Amino acid sequence: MALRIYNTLTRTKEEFRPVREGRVGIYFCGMTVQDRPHVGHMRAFITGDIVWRYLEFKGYDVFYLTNFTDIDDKIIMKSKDEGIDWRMLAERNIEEFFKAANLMNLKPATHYPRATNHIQEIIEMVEAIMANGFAYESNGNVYFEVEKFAGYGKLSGKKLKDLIAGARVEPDPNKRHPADFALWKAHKPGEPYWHSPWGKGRPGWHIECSAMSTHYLGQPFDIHGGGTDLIFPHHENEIAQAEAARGVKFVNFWIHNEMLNLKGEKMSKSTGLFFAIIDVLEHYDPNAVRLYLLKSHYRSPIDYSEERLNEAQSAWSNFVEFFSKLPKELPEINLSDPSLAKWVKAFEDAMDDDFNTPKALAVAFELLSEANRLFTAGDESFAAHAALLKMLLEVLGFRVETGAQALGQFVDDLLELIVEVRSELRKERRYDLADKIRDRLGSLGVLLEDTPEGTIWKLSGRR
RNA sequence: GGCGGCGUAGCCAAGUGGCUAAGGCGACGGUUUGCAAAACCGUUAUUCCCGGGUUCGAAUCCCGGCGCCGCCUCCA
Repeated sequence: MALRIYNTLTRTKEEFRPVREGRVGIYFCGMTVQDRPHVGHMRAFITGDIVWRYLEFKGYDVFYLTNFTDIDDKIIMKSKDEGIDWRMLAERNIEEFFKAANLMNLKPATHYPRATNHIQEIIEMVEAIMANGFAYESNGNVYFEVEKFAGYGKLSGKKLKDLIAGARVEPDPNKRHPADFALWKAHKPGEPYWHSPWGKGRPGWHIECSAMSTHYLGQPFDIHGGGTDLIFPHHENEIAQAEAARGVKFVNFWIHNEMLNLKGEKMSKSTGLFFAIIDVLEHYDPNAVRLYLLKSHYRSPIDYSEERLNEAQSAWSNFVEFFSKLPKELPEINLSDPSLAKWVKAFEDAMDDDFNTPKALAVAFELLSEANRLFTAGDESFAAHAALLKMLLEVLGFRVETGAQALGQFVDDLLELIVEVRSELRKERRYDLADKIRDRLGSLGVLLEDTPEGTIWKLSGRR
C-alpha cells in the first residue's frame, strides 16, 4: 500500500517518496510567539502530529522539527504594549505551548529550533541569496528581489502583476518592487539587534524558516507543513529564499491544514477572536478535543463550536467505557490473524488516502462495536480486538488507558468495600439504600454499574 | 478585481463514475436490568442546493443558476 499525500505545490495527491530511503524529514511551521496558543494552532499541530505518527507507523524513521519564531515586528510591538521584555513575552508563550502540547499528547519534536539561536545561519543564507543576485541592500535593509526569481508564485498560484493590482502592499522607498520583502531589517532605536555585514539589525519574517529547516534537514527535504494562511506570503517566500540561495529545490511535499473558524471568522491573533487551548482543556478531555479535530479531514474548514466539542466528548466516552472494563494488560497483537488484519487494512486504506482521519475513525468505531459484541458473547478473542483498537487509536495520537483508573490502593480498597456492602443490600432487596449509595457516589464522580458479573466502578471524567 | 474551496439525514461528517450513500452525535423502538447505567439489535437520506446536459449508469463529469466560505495584509 502506498501513502498518497495532497501536495499544495502540484494541487494533486501524489505518492509519497522520501529523499532518502526509509527516512523522512519534516518541518512543521510553529508559532510566532507573540500570543497564547489557541485552538486553531492546535489544529495545525495535530495535523503535523498525525503525519508524523502515521509515517512512523508505516516504518519510517522521522526527523521532525517545529520552530519558534521568537523575534519579529509583532513580538516587539506586543512587548512594548505590555511593558515587558520581548524575551519574557516569547518565553511565556513558549511555556504555554509546551504545557498544551503535553496535555494534548503531541509527540515531542526531534528539535524545536528558535530564530534567535540561528542568526548565524540566517545571515549566511542572506549572503548566499545576495551573492546569487536575488537580493539587494538598501539603507541597512536587505530585500529579496521577487522579479529576479522566476518561480515566484508557484506555490500560491499568484502572479506578480496581480499582487501589484492588489495594491495593498505599502510603498516603501527602499524597495525596488512593492512585492519585495525584507530578509534583514535595519536596526531601529529601542529594538533588539544583532550584528551583520549590513550593520546592526534583525532578520525579516520568513528567512528563519528557510535557514533553520535546511540547516537541519538538508535541501531538498521531504515535508513542510503549516496552515493554509501561511501559503502566501510565508511559504512562497521561504521557497524563493532557499532556492535562490542554493539553486536546488527546497521541499518536495507541502501539506497545509485548513482553518478553524469562529462563527465564520478565522480564529486569529489579529482579530482578537480566539480561544486559548489551555482554557478549552479546562473543560474538555484532551482526547475529546483531538477527536473533535480529527473527525473532519485536515483540508476542510471547521467551525469552533462547544456543541461539537460536547458531541466529541460523548463519542470518546464510548472508547473510555470499553477500555475501563478491560484488564490492564492486553495480549500481543498477531497481525497475521485474518480477523484482525482486515481492520488494519481498512485503517491503512483510509490513512493512505491523504490521512483520511474521519474514515480511519469510522474504522475504529466499527472495531469498537465488534469488540463489544465479542465481549458480550464471552468470546475470548475480544481481548485481541481490544489490543488492536488500542494500537490504532494510539497511531491517531489518543491516550488510551485500560482498566479502572488508578487512584491509589487506598481509594481502590475503600471503593471495593462500598461496592461490597451495597451488593449485600441489593441481595436483601434494600434498593433504597443501594440507590442512595450509587447516587451519592455518582455526584462524587464515581459511576457504579451492575453487570451480570458483578458491580464495577469507574470515574465519570467530571469531578 | 484576481485565485481557490464548499453545499450529502435533525446536527456533524466520509464518499468524487457502477456493490445495500461510511462513521459519530441526537431521537425513537426492542433485548437485558429490581430500577438504572453500559452493551447489543433495529428504525431515522428511494436520495446527495436548484435547473439542464454527457453516459448503459452520476452525489460524483460538463454547462448555467442560487447560497456560503477562505486567500490575495500579520496569522496555524
